[in-house]
Amino acid sequence: MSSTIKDIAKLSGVGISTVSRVLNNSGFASPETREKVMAAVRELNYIPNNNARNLKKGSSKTIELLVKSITNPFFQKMIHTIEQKILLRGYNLEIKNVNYSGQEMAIALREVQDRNLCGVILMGGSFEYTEQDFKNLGVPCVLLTVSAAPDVDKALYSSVIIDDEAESYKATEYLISLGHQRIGCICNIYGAMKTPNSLRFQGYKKALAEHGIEIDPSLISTMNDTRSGYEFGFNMMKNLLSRNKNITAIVAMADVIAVGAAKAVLSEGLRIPDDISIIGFDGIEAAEYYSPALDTVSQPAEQMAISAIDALFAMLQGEEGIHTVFEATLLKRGSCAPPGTIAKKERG
Amino acid sequence: MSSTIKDIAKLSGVGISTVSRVLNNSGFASPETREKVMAAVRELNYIPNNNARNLKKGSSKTIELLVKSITNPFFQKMIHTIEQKILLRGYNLEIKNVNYSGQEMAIALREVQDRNLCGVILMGGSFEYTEQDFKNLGVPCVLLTVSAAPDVDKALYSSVIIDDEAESYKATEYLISLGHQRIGCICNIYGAMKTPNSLRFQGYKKALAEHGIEIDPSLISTMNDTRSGYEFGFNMMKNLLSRNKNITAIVAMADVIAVGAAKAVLSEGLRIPDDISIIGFDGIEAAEYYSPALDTVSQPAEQMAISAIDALFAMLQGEEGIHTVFEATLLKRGSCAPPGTIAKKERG
DNA sequence: TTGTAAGCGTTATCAC
DNA sequence: GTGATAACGCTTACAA
Repeated sequence: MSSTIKDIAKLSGVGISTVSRVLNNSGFASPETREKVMAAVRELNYIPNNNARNLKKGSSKTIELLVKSITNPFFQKMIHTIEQKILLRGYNLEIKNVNYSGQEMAIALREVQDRNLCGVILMGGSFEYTEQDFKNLGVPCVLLTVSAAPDVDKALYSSVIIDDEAESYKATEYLISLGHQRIGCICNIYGAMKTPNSLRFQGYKKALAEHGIEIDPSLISTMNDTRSGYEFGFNMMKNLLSRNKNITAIVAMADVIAVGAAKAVLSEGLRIPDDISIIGFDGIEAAEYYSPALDTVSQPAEQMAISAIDALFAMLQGEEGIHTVFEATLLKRGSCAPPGTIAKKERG
Repeated sequence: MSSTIKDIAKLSGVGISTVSRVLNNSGFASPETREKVMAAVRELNYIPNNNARNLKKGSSKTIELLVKSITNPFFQKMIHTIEQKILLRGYNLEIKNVNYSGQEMAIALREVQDRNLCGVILMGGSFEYTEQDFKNLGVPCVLLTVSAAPDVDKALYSSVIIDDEAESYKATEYLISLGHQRIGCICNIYGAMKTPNSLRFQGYKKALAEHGIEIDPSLISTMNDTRSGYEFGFNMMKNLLSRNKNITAIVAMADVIAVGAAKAVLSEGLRIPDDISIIGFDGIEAAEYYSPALDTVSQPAEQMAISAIDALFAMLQGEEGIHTVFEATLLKRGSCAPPGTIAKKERG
């Protein structure tokens, strides 16, 4: 079907290895030979076979991005930047989706060995990767939005995260500072697994505790599920509202949850922020363009993506893992206000 | 690094080809041999090298999904189904993003030759693929949400689409039936390129013309750009509103545009549908959970994805291309109403 | 039923 | 400067 290096060697009247040298700019070749070869390449529309190349070289110039649920709009914001930066460096990017229930490390390992990947980026997942995971992998690995278990040697991997617990603490504290006491929380956590959301949940509880507000389980809507989404937020909020008539604010552990929750609030005839304040997490467009625009703890997606790529290429050049913790930004767009005040002002 | 077929042959004390046969379930092998081999495989944690396998076989069991802009939320709805169905059949899915400005067919061709793909799915793009494109490709190709140029032999490719022009006609007609006359349109079209959006634009114009409504260029906001999105919708709508005080309805050629436009409308202090009716296209969650929920022409994403996979595997078995046109559903959620009526009722 | 050996398209190590 | 030639890890006749 497609032409091989032999075909173009024959056509250009040179040896097979000369062609290879020209194509890879390795070794020497006279300008004339070079031109003859390139002419043949153009004529036959030759495309090198990467399977053969990778097999021979034992490593490809391909990086794979494993996304733990590609439907997460926040991840999308980073995909574009990641792709751009990788292509810019002459590498190739493949994207692989991993279901919420998928074993990302097992898949990563298989893919690396399968295809001689030269590096891997894991986006999403948990904070539970082990030292053995990275050793098995054998190629540079960058964790994006998550990190490894605390006892893992930091040299073995890179990570780019925000301090989920601290940021969530800040968000909750913001609501407290506005005067809220009955602050609800919608969060999806999976058993005892340490995930960004479970950390955010810790931050929420910590903020309440340190401000002397008792934690009311009836204000907390967690679900033993790693799945997030609009529908999840909507259902959880409906549930919360039916159980608590006096809830005044909600912290949603993701913007998609916040949007779903906002819809639930509005569909009950309540107003945002007049009756209920809402703050989300991540910083996705759907929350920005929502009406009202939703407050959020915005992660610096582009910078995080760039850091991840920088870390990956540093490791590719033999350096040790780099670990970056970014600061998120509390975006106040008007979906949070002191409890009751506006409502009373307008109504009364 | 990782173990090879030789290692496991040695360890299990059998020949190299026996191992291969066991692994591929081809040819015969005695149960004892089989067990010995499998034991060695487990012990060494052997993973076959796909580069070598593909190189040898000349074809992989990998299907690549090329997504023309993976940030489009509508495409996401289909990715999950596509992935599931492909894995179910024992094939592997790779996802590759193509920028708005990228040459998807050129990329597809390179990837196919590069990696011995056994099939390709193109999601998004234009209606301008040529017969030569499919011949060059040499493997089954399914177009999803787009199709090829009209003169291309239908046997060479499969396609799964909706009738964009007719559906857009219906949406526009719906607004007309509600009594609207000043119906605006937000659409991104790229030169003379035939895309889903340009077809929808045709449907809009046709509906107006056939109902005796003159087309007012000042109500149309097109942009010579293939990029879509929330921001695009927002800016175009702002622009439209500043130019037209008497516009009563808008048809947006995508839900992301509709959401952005809705935000623009609301941010001007206007109400939906009281002052402006809005209808979008596609059927994404962000429009469903918007407040108010936005009417839309909903594409049957899951069915379309399933059809695409079915078509692909039919072609893989030597059948000719299959072409399916789905019907979209006009979802009335309340963002469209007769012009002025509600507003007047409430205000007066 | 099993092993030997050729070759898939490349790259890399040599002599020339 | 250039061209044979031996791998890379695997599959698959073909031989045993």
